[in-house]
Amino acid sequence: MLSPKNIERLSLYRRILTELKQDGSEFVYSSRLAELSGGNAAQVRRDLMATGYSGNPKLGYSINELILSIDDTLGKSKCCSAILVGVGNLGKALLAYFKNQGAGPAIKGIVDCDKSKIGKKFSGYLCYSIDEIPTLIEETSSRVAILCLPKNEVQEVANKLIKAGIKGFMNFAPIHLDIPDNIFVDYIDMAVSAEKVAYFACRINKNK
Amino acid sequence: MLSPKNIERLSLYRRILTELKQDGSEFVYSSRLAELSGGNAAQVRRDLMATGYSGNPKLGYSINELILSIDDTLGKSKCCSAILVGVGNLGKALLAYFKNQGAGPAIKGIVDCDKSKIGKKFSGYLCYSIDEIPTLIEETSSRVAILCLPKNEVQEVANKLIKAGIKGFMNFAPIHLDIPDNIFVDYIDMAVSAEKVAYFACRINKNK
DNA sequence: ACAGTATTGTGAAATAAATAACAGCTACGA
DNA sequence: TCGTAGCTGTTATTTATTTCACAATACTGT
Repeated sequence: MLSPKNIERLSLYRRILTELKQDGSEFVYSSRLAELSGGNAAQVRRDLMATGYSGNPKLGYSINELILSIDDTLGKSKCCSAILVGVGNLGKALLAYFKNQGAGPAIKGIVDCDKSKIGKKFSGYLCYSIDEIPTLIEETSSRVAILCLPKNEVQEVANKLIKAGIKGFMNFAPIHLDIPDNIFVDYIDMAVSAEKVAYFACRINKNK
Repeated sequence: MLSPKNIERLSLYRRILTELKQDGSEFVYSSRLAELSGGNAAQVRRDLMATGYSGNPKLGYSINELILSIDDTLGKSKCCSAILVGVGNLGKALLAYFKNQGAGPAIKGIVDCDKSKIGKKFSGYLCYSIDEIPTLIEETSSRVAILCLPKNEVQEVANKLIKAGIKGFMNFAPIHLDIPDNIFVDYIDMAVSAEKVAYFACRINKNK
């Protein structure tokens, strides 16, 4: 029912709300949330509507209550653990990144194909082999996998992960995964992103 | 005229085409490109149309010529250099990532706020201070900046970068930048992305 | 040389997403 | 207590994007 974009924005709003709360605010207007999130006030109201929470026509939204309501909507993601596959440069950076990260799924285990890494610890996590995936996933009850493998290894590993119960991927490898369409994949393609930025940076774009 | 999404897909197609070429193929059909990119054949044809190149109704597209045509369309991004700001875990990982990366803007210099990093080398790049930004940008003729700073430092640094001539950002910091709208920003928010994946992974989504 | 066939290029239709517009509320000040 | 200003909730509109559908096309095999 909610689209990926709705979910993204709700997650974003919650982060902003949490900061506003820390700054001591109690209420916030949709227009302010729009400013802080880079969106439009009408869209903010629409997104928030989807959580079932109603604001006050004079005061705006209660920050506390709104956070709870978004929590409730996204809620199930909290109980959702992740494993990280591929402990190269990027994998290590992501481990550190998500370790200091409150929201979203927590990384519960790491895996690599490289035999030399198996049994070693990274950011406090013991690295397991590909063959141990089913055990690791069962023990951590993970449903999400973060893929930071070289592109020629990803498809095969993804297949194993799906067999072991993974339902969603963040895929940093620059390749499209051929998988059943009840599995969710978010492609994060930094080369493509960089090229896009360069393209628009290198035109004189008067407005927009 | 071309939207960010068009550009993304063109960049993606080019990568796929380059691989097909290495595998020895000479021609490719839109349907095959759609399969490999995770899209739809009509959309592929539409995107390719925008490059001005015409395929052959029986053979499909000449891989060589198509690559050249996409090169030409995205072309200006090649002559576009980038600087990376913030050499933390993520910054270092991205340095390594883009070093082995043919397409898109090449990283030409790095900058950090942390005094202890200035003057040190990372992946072969000497780290400069914030104050040296104008010089660095001029010397490298960079128009793109990759932002891997903590969120409380980003806005200020972004302002300085814009003053020094930067026209496009890849922003990994989880905050919306308040900047003129002739500056392009691509927000890469991994916490939000992770939460989105968790959300969809944790629902039994029959199809889609 | 020509019929057959599978693909391209592209207008039209469908779908999705963002924005605008405004009625209905609710706190607040007089 | 009542009028008012300014916000929310939500419908309507617009805009953007994707998909469909099919005529035009160019190679292949005979």
